[in-house]
Amino acid sequence: MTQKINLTLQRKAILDVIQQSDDHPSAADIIERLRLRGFNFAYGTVYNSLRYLTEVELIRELKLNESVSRYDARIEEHQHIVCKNCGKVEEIMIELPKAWIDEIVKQTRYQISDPHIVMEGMCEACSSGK
Amino acid sequence: MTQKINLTLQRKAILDVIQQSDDHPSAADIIERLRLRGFNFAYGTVYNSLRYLTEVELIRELKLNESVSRYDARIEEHQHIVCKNCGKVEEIMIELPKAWIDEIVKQTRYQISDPHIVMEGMCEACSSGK
DNA sequence: TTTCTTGCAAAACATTTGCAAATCG
DNA sequence: CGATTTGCAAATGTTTTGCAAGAAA
Repeated sequence: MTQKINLTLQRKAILDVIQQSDDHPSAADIIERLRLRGFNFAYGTVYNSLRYLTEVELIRELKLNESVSRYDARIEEHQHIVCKNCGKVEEIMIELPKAWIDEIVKQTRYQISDPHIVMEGMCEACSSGK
Repeated sequence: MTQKINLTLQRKAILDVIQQSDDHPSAADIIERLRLRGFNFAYGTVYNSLRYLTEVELIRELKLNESVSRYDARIEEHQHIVCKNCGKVEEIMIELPKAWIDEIVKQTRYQISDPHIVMEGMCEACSSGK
């Protein structure tokens, strides 16, 4: 079921910002970066667009143990690790052990198509500092 | 550094509710269950207590890709899988592959003391239904 | 015209905070 | 007494929603 993707001016501008960010911007970050580029979209529009872009899978919504959602245009499979202390996020590009996933599927009976994992740890700076 | 744990009436009642729940109640769930037991604590108190109990590690705060925090009194290491569709949460009691964790530590330089993973999938009911 | 999208403001929701009163040691 | 905790209400911050106007098909 291939769907037609309707990229309005607003959606395209928002997608551009996310694709050109190498951190994981929140909605507020995105709005700020849009302003720098001369766009002043309504909050509602930005949130609507983010939901749309997530639905058509051009971006991924990350809930990284914070109160805000962050957005990521990297759609290849990868995971994230968040620092418990300062919140810094790193990408984990290491492939998940297939045997482990299989075991989870067998035990929980959940289907896992695109494994999406958020891991917690303590980043180098924070763990050396204390 | 062992700390003295100060369990006031309110904190104890809240801890009891969480320990006696086998789902993962949110703050609102907890307040509701407290009411059923005849307790009417202020919102602020419940949130303060939850933060305190988390700090002294009697409970764990779970951020399961939702807008609310959930709380879990099982402190043994275990992971969670959330259904993308209906939000149902299951525990994963399968041990994490040590080699994988080691690889992550090596690559990201994050210290991982108590791995805490949130996985996404589609539960049996939701995946058979569509 | 019919449908989808935007802009704006208000609403909703979870959580935090300030402060005075109560409790504990 | 001094420190901590509670209760309450107000504030905060993020996201959603209702609705009218605008754009696209």
